[in-house]
Amino acid sequence: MNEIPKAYEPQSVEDKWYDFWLKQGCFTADPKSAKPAYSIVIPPPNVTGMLHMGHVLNNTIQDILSRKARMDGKEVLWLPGTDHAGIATQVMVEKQLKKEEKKSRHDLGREEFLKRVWAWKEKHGDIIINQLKKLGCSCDWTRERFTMDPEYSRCVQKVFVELYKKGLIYRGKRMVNWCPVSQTALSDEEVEMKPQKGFMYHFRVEAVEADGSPVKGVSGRPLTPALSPKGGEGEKSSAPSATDSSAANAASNVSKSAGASKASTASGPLSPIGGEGQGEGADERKGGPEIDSQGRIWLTIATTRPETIPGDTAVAVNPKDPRYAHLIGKHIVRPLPAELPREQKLIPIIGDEHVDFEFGTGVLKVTPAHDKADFDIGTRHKLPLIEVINADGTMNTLAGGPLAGLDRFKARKVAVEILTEQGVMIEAKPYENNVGFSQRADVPIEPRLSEQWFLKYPAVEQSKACVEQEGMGSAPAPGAGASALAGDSGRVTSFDAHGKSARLTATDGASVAAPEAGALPKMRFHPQRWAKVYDHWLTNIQDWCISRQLWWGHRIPVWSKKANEGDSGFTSLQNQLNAFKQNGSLIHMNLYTPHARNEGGTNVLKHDPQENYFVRLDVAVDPTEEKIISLLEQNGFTQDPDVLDTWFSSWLWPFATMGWPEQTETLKKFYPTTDLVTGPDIIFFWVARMIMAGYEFMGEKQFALPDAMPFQNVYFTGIIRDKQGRKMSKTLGNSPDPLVLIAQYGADALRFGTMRSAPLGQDVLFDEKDVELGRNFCNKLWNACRFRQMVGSADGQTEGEINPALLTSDDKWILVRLDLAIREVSEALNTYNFATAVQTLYRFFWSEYCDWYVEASKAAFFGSDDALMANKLAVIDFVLGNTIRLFHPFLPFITEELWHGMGYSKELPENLGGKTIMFAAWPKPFNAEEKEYFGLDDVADKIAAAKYELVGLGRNLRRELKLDPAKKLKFILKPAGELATAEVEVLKILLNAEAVGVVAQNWTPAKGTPSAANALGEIFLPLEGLIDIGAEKVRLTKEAEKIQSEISKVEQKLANPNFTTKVPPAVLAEHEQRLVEWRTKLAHTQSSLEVLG
RNA sequence: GCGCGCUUAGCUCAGUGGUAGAGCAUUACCUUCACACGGUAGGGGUCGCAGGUUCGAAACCUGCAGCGCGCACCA
Repeated sequence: MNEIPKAYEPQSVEDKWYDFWLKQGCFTADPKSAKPAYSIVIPPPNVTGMLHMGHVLNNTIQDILSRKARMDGKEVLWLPGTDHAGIATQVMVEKQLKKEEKKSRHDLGREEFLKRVWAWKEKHGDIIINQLKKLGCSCDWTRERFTMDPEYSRCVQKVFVELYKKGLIYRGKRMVNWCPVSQTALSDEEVEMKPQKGFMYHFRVEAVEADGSPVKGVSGRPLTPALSPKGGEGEKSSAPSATDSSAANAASNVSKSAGASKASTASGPLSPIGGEGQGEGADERKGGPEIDSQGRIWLTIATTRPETIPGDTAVAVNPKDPRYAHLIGKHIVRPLPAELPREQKLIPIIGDEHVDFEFGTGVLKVTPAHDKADFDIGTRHKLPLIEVINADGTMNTLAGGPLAGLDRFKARKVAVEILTEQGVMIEAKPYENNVGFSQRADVPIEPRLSEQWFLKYPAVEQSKACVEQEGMGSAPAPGAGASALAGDSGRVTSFDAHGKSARLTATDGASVAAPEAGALPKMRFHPQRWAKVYDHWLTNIQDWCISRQLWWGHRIPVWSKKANEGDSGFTSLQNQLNAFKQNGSLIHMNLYTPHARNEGGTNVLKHDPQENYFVRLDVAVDPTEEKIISLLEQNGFTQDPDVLDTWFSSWLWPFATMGWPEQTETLKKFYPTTDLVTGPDIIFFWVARMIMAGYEFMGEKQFALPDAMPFQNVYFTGIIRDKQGRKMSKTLGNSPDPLVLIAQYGADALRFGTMRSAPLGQDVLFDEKDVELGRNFCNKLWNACRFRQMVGSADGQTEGEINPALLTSDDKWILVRLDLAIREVSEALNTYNFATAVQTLYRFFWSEYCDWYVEASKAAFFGSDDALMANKLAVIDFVLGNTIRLFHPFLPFITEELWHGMGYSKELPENLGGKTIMFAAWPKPFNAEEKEYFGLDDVADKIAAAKYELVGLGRNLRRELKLDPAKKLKFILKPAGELATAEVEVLKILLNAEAVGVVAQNWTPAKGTPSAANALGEIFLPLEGLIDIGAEKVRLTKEAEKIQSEISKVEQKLANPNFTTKVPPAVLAEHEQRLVEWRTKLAHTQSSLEVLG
């Protein structure tokens, strides 16, 4: 390492070492290795994705864990790959197609379109992979997987057929979350509830008998006034109301009854039905039937979606609601579509407990085809379904003339206009409610009845039980210290291959401590509070809608054919298929008869006119069974057009990437994986489902592995936000491009800065300043090594063994600090406290090693004692050698460069750091023997610490006396005890002094000489005649006051008998000691004051 | 509505009962021979509020407030 540049230049270093690591196969995991295994599977980024700060955080953590594990002597597999991101990828290619060729996917056809998607994937799919490489990720790229790989697809299909065979997958007509933009069903997890500003519309409907005649013998309160239609729009007033004379009459009655209501109020109000005897609240309660001047009864309905009125097939009231109960069984006249004859608009008033009579008017319009809750009501009451909204979100012809063809939101406005024209719209109150949005397309989803595939989740109970909940077991102290104390020599060049990591030991400990160890959880979440969220979701779990109306994805491996009554030709085919089954083919058949189907709690409709067939045979079969498929297709069977939810493939990720269903060497060695690192936002999407898949497909029955769990620890990262706390988003433009940052500051700087600001369990407020700090830090590290090269031999050879006899207090001090740093960093990593680890390293290296030790060492290097100098070099090499290794997981590139540049690799065996720092042993703290050998005791440590404190006091004097900092001054030191010459030399250097004169105890300074003192001694700044005695008096008086107040505080405590009798002895001793120290300081200050006169 | 988290220096955050901390920002000074991507010294806090426990509370308990997140949801 000759000719070292003054500043670290990451660009010239990073690619070089990454290529080296790749060529040397450093990332490749060997399942045959005798080393204990450590494994992580990457959360597969979308193949369409670009690296963002979230990836940086997540993958840096995984890389830190992987690199640390290698240094711990583990055989490490970090398995990378990407997922096919069904909707995102398809949408992206569709957009491109539209832009470049002005075609839709339908113009190309399914096969051709898929070719285009694959072509896109081949061209762009490795962008994010290459970005991860830039970040330094040590993934085993020889095992890179993609969820649409042929082998992976086989796993997905096999899993589908097996679950189908088990009866866990079924096809059903259900209300699903429909995205009108991507035109596919979505799972509940893909729907995001957002508050949305809109209106709560109140409109009035007439209650009638089943034959349409007015309801008799019912009273009501007078009509409240309705909104009047906008004037001057002649064409509108003629449109709906002209076709419905009763509505027109009602409209004309509004103004009359408004007047009438005044009159009736004067003579005594007409109470709502049942209003009496219900207490005051009942009268206050809104709603209740109203009566117009002609004696007709009206009900007011509240809705946010008036455009769905044409789809209403009932109105519901709570049977316990005294205002309305008596009207159950009557009908109402549905106001839309207005053009229908009155008799076709009669829908029943039904009673249903679901209706909350506190809410709205207590009258609920029921739209079974377009609302989940209404669908359930419809099922309970066998209501007909009227679908009025198309798949693309526009209204169909059943919605009525003015609405048909309009977008649902435009239709809402028009519906309001029509109701206003009719004179039945009472009010439109601004209203905010939560609306489900499609996560991908960011548009409101439309509840829609459609036939989809659903999965009843497997292994729910096991998955629930395996995750340790807060408070279930004590969190034992991590085993970092225990296992690490077994170190051998000062220069750590060997490792002991413990079978288990400290983390594992910790969890096992918890299991053993509690009774019935076998049944207890073995998986831990970090931070653990997420376990509760996980548990809550599993407790309220709903079946998973796994089908998507897309082309890009794993096509559902079900072939089916419908047949009419009498056409019973399935029997011989079923026999043929059964023969395949007997021979071991993965196939399962289901004969489905819609009109005779037992509903069994599911909402399958009978007598659906759209299902105009008698019987259907569904055959799920592994798509590699070509014979079976061609047999089916010859018989007129067609494959289901839908594909599977992308998560239905990624939930298999931990084992499908390792060669499942074969019992591969890789699975045996690396499954279950050790750690999973991911964001809490996909705890349901991915983490929970992987755990269930693990139990279902890796459990003992299916697969003879000791444990089915896919991972032992799950670390949840925070979410990266900008410095104002906003989520990173493309639209806000607040998401920096990590590659730009890498180019500008270096990958190590980006990693360091990100990790330093990422506390456990909290969101990360990212600021480019952090990366700058990372760069500065790398530069500091670089220059500290440069200093070592400049003061030492220039041939790149490291110095020899440390001679304990020559160690100064500074040497011992830094060795103790190093020991502490090793312990703290190891412990922090074992408990996933990455920010703490980074901060400890920062403190140790910058504030301790550079600020004090390196500065102090200059005394030796600028001195003339060759032996001392050589020993100091040995200490520096020892400390730097350990420091660089401690930094390696965080800063892989610069540490590798320095490892070789400093020559630390030279004496090591090739596989233990000789070739690369990646396999150098993780530093160990000193054991008792080593501490004794080096003489690392409290005394040496305290001498150095006192020395540095005294330096601080000396510098302080200089500043407070406003002396020219550039001027070299003479100090005088009166040591409290024996003090070696070398120590005085260090003081001289650190004080930037011309000289430090040592004087005897009986020496007295000239009057007014400023001084300071601590345990090491007293230091004077003799400046005859230069001192402003008045100012010095003020300074010392102020200081004395400050000290006095501290003394009072402690004295007060010690005077309290409650304190002295109850407090632990150690605390008492510490307080007494403190008091002595303060009193000594006070005495010194006072004597200085006296000297001033 | 239920659950979770947060509230400490201007900012971002450490701090699990015993002398209130770090980094950044800021102020003053310094290009002295590793580093100005640097050094030295400083200023800056009623630890959200109110009670309680304790000899002692930033920390533990209770309540409240504000902010954020998740789940559920009423038309």
